Amino acid sequence: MGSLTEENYIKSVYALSQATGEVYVSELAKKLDVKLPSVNSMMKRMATKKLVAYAPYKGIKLTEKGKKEALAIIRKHRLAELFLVKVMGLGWEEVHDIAEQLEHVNSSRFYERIDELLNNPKFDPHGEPIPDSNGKIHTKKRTSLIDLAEGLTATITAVTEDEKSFLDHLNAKGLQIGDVVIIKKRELFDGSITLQHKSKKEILLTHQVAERIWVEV
Amino acid sequence: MGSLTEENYIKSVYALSQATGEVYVSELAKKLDVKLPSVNSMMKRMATKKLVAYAPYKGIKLTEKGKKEALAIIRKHRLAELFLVKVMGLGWEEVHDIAEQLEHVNSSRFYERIDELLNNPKFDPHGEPIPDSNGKIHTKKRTSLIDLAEGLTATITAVTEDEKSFLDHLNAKGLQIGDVVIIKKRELFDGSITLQHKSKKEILLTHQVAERIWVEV
DNA sequence: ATAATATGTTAGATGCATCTAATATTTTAA
DNA sequence: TTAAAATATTAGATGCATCTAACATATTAT
Repeated sequence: MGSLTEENYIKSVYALSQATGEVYVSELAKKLDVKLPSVNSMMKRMATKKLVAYAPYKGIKLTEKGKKEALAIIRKHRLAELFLVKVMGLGWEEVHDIAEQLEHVNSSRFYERIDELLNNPKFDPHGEPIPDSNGKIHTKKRTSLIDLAEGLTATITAVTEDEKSFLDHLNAKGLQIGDVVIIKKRELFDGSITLQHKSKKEILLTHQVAERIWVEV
Repeated sequence: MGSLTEENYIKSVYALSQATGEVYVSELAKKLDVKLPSVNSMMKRMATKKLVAYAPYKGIKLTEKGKKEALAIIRKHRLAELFLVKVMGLGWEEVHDIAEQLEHVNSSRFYERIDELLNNPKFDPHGEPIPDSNGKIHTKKRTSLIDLAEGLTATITAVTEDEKSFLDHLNAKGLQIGDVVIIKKRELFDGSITLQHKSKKEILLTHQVAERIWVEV
């Protein structure tokens, strides 16, 4: 097991590499709020441990071993967030910092049990997929209604909450899985969204509701 | 906030001082599985931070500040253990190592919520009192039936479980709060205990049941 | 009361993770 | 295409937490 610091480096390299494939020392330094030489010296150490491939003045890439570790940490982070919300009843906005700490807990039993209690969830509440215990991601990120720009057309594929009250709410609005909608207006002020429905009706959804509706464009 | 290492030193000093009041470098070194000079140099550092009072060749004592930190950690440890058992359904024997990690989580919200979910518990499942959020311990350790030697007489004062099935079990055995019992025999093999009841009947309790019954001698 | 034993301290080194200051390389722009 | 700007590396230092080897103080036992 690597140190806490090492785990944070791995996680950041992974996150930054998602966009570009390669990560630069300066990006990492910024993300981790340390100076360039700290990153440089850490990369040397991590390279000898075969966690990253790293050549001077070139970009940083995770090795397979590094990627596996990154995914294990991400799995723990996302399971922890979901657990804090669903089981412990904490607010979505307050769980990130706690999950940042819980992701470093070293106990397969602990996370096995969380996974069980949550019924082997596939996505966290942001639609991000949760890697399985072998570090495999089986599905792509889901897109929520709140991720779409005005004017786009999308099909509703799923919803996060399976609580009756939430489904009742959607029914009352006349929305169902499979419906095709157009994003008419996104309100910057409160994040609410107006949809154009196939039935020609306009439907207003609050941010809170819209973020729980998954779509395909 | 101190480092993880520092927190572990504080906790160990507190635990060792419970018996004797003073702690010796060699005891600490043994408990933490480090060499004497490591303890010595850590004590110097912790003394400058006013966490311990420490004079060369004399014993180590926690300051008020140190005690407060120790109790905060112990509170978190005991709440975590109880949470892992009661809420997450883990076995009592497997939670200690996880709690050793969770006790270092820095989030008052997290522990506030655990405390709520457990209904502000006063004791952990071993009868150890849980300090309150100000680091005050209001009650002494409780004694369980399994802590008593053969021949002792004791009064039953409380039980851990308030599940109906457990209380039914005690009823069926003819035991109630307030009953006076004598420890007749402790079976080393399986930890079961035979009681002499006031009704003259002999009652056999398994270890599992006996450890949940609190007594006063 | 002194020698032997146990316990504790100092000195000096190591690895991790960080920093500042100085230097080198790469990219970009004049 | 060379100078300026941006980015990266090396050198050398610091604090934490640990170690071994050498030395110091207490305790105990003869």
